Amino acid sequence: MEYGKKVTKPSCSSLKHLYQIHAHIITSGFHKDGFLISEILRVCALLPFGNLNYARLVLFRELNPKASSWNHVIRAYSKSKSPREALVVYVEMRKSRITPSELTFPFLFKACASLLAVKEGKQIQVHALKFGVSSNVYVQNGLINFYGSCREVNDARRVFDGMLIRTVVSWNSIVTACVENSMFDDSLLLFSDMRGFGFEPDSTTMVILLSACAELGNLSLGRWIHCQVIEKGLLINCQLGTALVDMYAKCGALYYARLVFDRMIERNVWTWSAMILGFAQHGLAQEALKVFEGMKINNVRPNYVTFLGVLCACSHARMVDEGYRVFHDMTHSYGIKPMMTHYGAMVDVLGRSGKLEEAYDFITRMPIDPDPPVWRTLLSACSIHDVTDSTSVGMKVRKRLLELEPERCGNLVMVANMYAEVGSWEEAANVRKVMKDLKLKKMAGESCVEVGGLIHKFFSGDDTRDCCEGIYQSLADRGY
DNA sequence: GTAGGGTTAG
Repeated sequence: MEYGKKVTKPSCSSLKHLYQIHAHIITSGFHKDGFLISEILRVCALLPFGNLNYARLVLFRELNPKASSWNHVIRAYSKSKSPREALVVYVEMRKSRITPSELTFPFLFKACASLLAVKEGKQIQVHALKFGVSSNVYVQNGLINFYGSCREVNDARRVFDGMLIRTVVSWNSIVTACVENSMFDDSLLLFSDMRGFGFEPDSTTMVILLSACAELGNLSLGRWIHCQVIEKGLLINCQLGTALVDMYAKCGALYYARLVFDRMIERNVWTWSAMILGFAQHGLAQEALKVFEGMKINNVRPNYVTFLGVLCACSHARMVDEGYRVFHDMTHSYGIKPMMTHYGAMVDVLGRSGKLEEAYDFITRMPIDPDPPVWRTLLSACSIHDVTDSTSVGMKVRKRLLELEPERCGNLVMVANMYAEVGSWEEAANVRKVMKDLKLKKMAGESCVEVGGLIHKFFSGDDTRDCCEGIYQSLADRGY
């Protein structure tokens, strides 16, 4: 069972009771009571032990279901694994000439957000207008979330700016839209506007902003938000605690991540995973593995993210056998089907340990087609361990990558380097010329780090900054 | 005489 979350296990008897009650309603002639049917549908569609298919069947067999009956089923589909069904049910609802209510639209927008269905969402926005609920605050919040998820921040902003009544949720939604679309400055401006308008940020606001700090590596801001949390006396619940652990870990402040982690009363699978990944990504493999053990002792079931962290720890610690064992356990003991990223992580485990042939074999035996990042993981291992000659793993990988993405600039650079390494200067120059003719230019990789309130941006290959010498010296002192 | 809605986690 997930830590800190009350989970009602699917129980046959509960569902059986529900069927019995439904049968009773029918036999005693109460099935014409729209409210009763709507309640049956609510329980059946939305509660953990329910049966959405059954709810849908009941709904479609009803002669004249109330709008609330439709809403319950649409809502359940909008958060299910098949959100498209929410739209299908809505179409049926319209065919039955039932007028949607202000409660129908937030669920439809949620479905469109998960589907990234911009066109459909916009059509539904027109419906909301037609049915006179477009100024409802829930409908508008739903619209902001929909546009934000579909990367249409300007539209999200337009909805937000046009709102006459806003709630904290409206502010949180627009801040989320900015953060998710990497508009961090705007998100901070909105945060300050929010308080200017007299809205108290809640723990969700803080979670959103902390995720922005984590992404930016902005430790000062993250700390300041932590102070705000304490100052406001906000309860550090599971989500907020996890966001703090994640922020500190991503900003490299593992000590503070651990401190927050240890003080949390409730931890769920995300909390443990954030801590494991934090240690793993910063090379503290043993710490990461210890936390993983702790997680198991506390009976928290690992999920796919947890295993990414554990595999990452194994690759940093060059623990090949442990890596294989973890990969095997993930599927066979925990029933988690490996995703592309897990295969990539396993390739990294093998590659970093210099087992290039084995990694190559592993990729060729994958049950799904390896994507370019998986090949690139092996390539980066090759750049450390491989000796380039015409039969090397590195050479095979490069050829494969070029077949997969012939127009990717990075691959062309790579091929040019490959020719250069084996001394085929003419061919190397040819590839460079092709790139020049096609006006292809490789974007430099960039990263940023915050020190003393200032954000420093670094571009790959740019050694011209004043501080470079000091950084290289500091790395050399640490044996890199 | 009848209830339900949103945001967050690699």
